[in-house]
Amino acid sequence: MEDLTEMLKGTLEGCVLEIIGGEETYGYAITRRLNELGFTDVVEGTVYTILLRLEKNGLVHVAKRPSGVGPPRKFYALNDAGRRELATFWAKWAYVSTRIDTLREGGR
Amino acid sequence: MEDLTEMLKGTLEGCVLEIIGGEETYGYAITRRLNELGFTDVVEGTVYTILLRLEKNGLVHVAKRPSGVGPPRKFYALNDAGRRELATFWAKWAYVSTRIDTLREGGR
DNA sequence: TAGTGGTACTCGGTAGCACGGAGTACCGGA
DNA sequence: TCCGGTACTCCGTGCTACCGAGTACCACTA
Repeated sequence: MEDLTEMLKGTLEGCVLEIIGGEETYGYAITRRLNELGFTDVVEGTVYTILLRLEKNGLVHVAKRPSGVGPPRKFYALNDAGRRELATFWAKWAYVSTRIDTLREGGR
Repeated sequence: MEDLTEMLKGTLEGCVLEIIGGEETYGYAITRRLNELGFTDVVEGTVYTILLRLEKNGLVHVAKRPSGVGPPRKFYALNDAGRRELATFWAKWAYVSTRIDTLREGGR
């Protein structure tokens, strides 16, 4: 599936929040996870910009730890604000996706 | 539901395509339809920019007709390219929405 | 020991999209 | 004659994903 970038606007950040919410993890691993999930074209640069934004907006807790197989990793975990943001993301997603499915089925 | 604008990026255009695909219609009516559907904050300016883009990209056929209750209306209908675009939109939507639902359910 | 490849993060710039606001214009009714 | 509803246009803004180049750590190997 090619060129999903416009459709991912506004949802990719939520996906990253969800992944971080599941377990404390770092940028490179998040990128791999998204690629496995089917978002094959998401590259590291994109994920890092999202992570820096989350950090700037105070939604995550950050801890730098040595890796053993490369440069140190920055591990991200959700804080309370991040969990709230994740909840509103899923609420918005449910709202939007149900309306769009309604539209596809010709409903009103 | 407030501030869905980021999540609508890339999908709102598809919604407009779907509405036009259902029946020949015009900008003001499309806005009302979207508002009824639940996208209450979508305003006319947004819909008109999408319609001009569709026209510029050669996805629609346009016909101006007098209204009787106001200025003349520009009626939009999908052409073959528009129908193809609509089909790829739904394919992308199915792809993205299923992956995101998978993510929410903690799947891999 | 120099080189390669995988891991890991940073930064500056770009393009696309939804949105806001101001402006224009047509029409009917108070 | 003004007001409100209908209907479209245009210009600028902010947010987002993306791209590319750069830096740097580590293990393995020729």
